[in-house]
Amino acid sequence: MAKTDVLSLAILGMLAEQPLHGYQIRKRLGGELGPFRALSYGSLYPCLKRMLGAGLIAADESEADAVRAGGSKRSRIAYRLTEAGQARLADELASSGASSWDDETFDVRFSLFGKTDSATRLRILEGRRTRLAERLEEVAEGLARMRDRHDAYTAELQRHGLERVEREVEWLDKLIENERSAPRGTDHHTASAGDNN
Amino acid sequence: MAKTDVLSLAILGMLAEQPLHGYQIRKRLGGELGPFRALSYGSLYPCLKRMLGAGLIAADESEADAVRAGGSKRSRIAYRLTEAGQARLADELASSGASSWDDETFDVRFSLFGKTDSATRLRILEGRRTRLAERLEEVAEGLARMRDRHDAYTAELQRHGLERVEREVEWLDKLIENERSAPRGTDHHTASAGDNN
DNA sequence: ACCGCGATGTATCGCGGCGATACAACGCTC
DNA sequence: GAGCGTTGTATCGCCGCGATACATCGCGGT
Repeated sequence: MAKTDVLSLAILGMLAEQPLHGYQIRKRLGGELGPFRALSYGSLYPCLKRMLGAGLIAADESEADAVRAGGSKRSRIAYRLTEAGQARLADELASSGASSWDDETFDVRFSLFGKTDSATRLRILEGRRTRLAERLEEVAEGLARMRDRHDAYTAELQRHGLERVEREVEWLDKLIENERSAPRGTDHHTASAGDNN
Repeated sequence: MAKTDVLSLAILGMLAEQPLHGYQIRKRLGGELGPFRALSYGSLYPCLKRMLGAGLIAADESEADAVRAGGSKRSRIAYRLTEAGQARLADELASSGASSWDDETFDVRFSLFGKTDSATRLRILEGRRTRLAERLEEVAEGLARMRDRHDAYTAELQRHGLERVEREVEWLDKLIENERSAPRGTDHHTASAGDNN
């Protein structure tokens, strides 16, 4: 069973809206997921190649002008989901295993909540919450154990890290609450009015 | 001019206190920097090898029992700083360039503030603050621009990311204030009472 | 007395992400 | 019409990571 990595998932979700060029994929991912999760070409193109090989996406070559004398042709490649790709995306969106709330995965998964049904959303949010709560205890314990045979700055770093995770848990609590009280279904058509860049 | 990567820097700082085995280095780094910045063997040993090659550290082979019949000898390798390593560490600790407040570097750099003089600490904290403030504007701008031709969940993710960065800035402000009002010098001898594990 | 199991300890392999870099053509302004 | 920023595709080397293998030590259980 071929596993879908985070990067592929993000691309899958992105291409579900509309076909895009590699360049556009990169730019959008940089914009939507914030300055976090910037995507380098060194990851993008190999990943697209992998996905092509797996048959998840297809490449529509366009703008292929006649080959000039010894010249090249300004090739632009629009990638779109194949049916296999749509199926894989649907599969992935319906899943709510432990991998859904890993540090690296969660953000991307969350950004696709618009295409995810309410029950799955809730499971993922709760899983993430539990994971962070565990981490919370670990850090708190470690912080208590290091009490004062240690550098003040190191301790402060720990304390701050702890606070960060606490905020994260609060955020999740808010989201969970919200999800419970208003479990609206997957809303399609939320995105992509005619914006091109 | 050989550049010192973050990992090497962390190890340099760690070995400045006392010689350690690879295993111990990993465990400590996992504990001190929190569950963040966990260090895998796949990074550690190659890095140690690089540092050995660069002459920054030396390996003290110990517990080398007589080779039993066809047996191996339970080798344990204690790494310690060479003079070149100490010099490099001092160099690095005195520097306060832009690389000091990068995302990947800052935490490690901060954890070594106990060995850094007050002026340098302040420069780094301010540099970091500026960097985050820039990011703050970028995200805020991006968030405003995506106003409501976009998925609600994606927007929420952005909003939360923004909040996280804001908290980070507040934290830095607090630290800067503190540093300005009480610029105590580098305090040595803060760490390492007889704790062994 | 022995067994097993978890902690200590060193080491490598393949995968994949990243920064840098190269190349090319487009469109805009001065 | 020269320059320059943007769009666009692609690769290379470095290195971090998870998994894995191996070996020994020390402890508690039966």
